[in-house]
Amino acid sequence: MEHNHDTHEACCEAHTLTVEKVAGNLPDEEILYDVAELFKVFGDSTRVRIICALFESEMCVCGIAEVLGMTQSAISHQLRVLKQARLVKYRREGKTVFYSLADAHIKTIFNQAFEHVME
Amino acid sequence: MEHNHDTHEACCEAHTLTVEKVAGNLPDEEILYDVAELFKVFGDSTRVRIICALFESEMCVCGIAEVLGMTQSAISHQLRVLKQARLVKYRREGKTVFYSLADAHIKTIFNQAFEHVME
DNA sequence: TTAACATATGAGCCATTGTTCATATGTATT
DNA sequence: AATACATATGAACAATGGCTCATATGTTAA
Repeated sequence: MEHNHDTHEACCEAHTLTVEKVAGNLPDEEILYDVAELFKVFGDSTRVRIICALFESEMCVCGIAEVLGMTQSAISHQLRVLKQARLVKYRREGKTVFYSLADAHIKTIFNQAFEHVME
Repeated sequence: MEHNHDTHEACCEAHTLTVEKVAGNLPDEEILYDVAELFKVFGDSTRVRIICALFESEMCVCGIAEVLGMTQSAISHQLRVLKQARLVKYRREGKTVFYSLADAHIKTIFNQAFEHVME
């Protein structure tokens, strides 16, 4: 019987069955990548604060900026990221643009995250 | 009546009530930061793949490396990150170290993330 | 149309981060 | 003790990402 792994031999020899089973059951590469991308969007405290603000109420850009104590530009850049991830939606009312959350999963994900953090 | 915000005036004047209400209801700064840190850990496709592999079964470092087709060093570095976030635990068995998931919330969070990605 | 305001966006800067490479630590075997 | 193996870790490098600054776009009112 032959094994031709560059790196390690003995240990992997012993666990070949597990490795093959696990490798076979992994979700598609593309989906795993998208999931990581989604978490990457959540992985910034400014965006987390924006999302939590939007849990309370829809808000205009300058309103969010004021709540977070940041510039309009910084908020707008981050809203762009959230928009591209289809996590927020917006509606225009005159000069003002109101943003709100676009996905029900977000609440569940954040609730679990809060629970983990406060274990 | 006075308002002294550097940036914007008219819009915020109109939405002062909303802004104050939302600002008052935001979770503690520290918790929001920790939540972002948690998502930051999830926000890398290597770590996502490691976590998904561990959903299937506990595994040794070289086993994970083989499943993902990456070096032992890269995996070890990432397991360190997961360990520091208290997301994985490990047990030693001779020369081998087996890693497994340490938190029940992870599964829920990932399930929701998968649902969002595949909407 | 011109002015004022709300928002969006591009360029640039600095900080963070994932990987590689080399090496150290820890464990078992001889 | 010496060797072999599994894992951990530090330094360095390249790439990514968030913020600022300047400016563009879009909308309303005069």
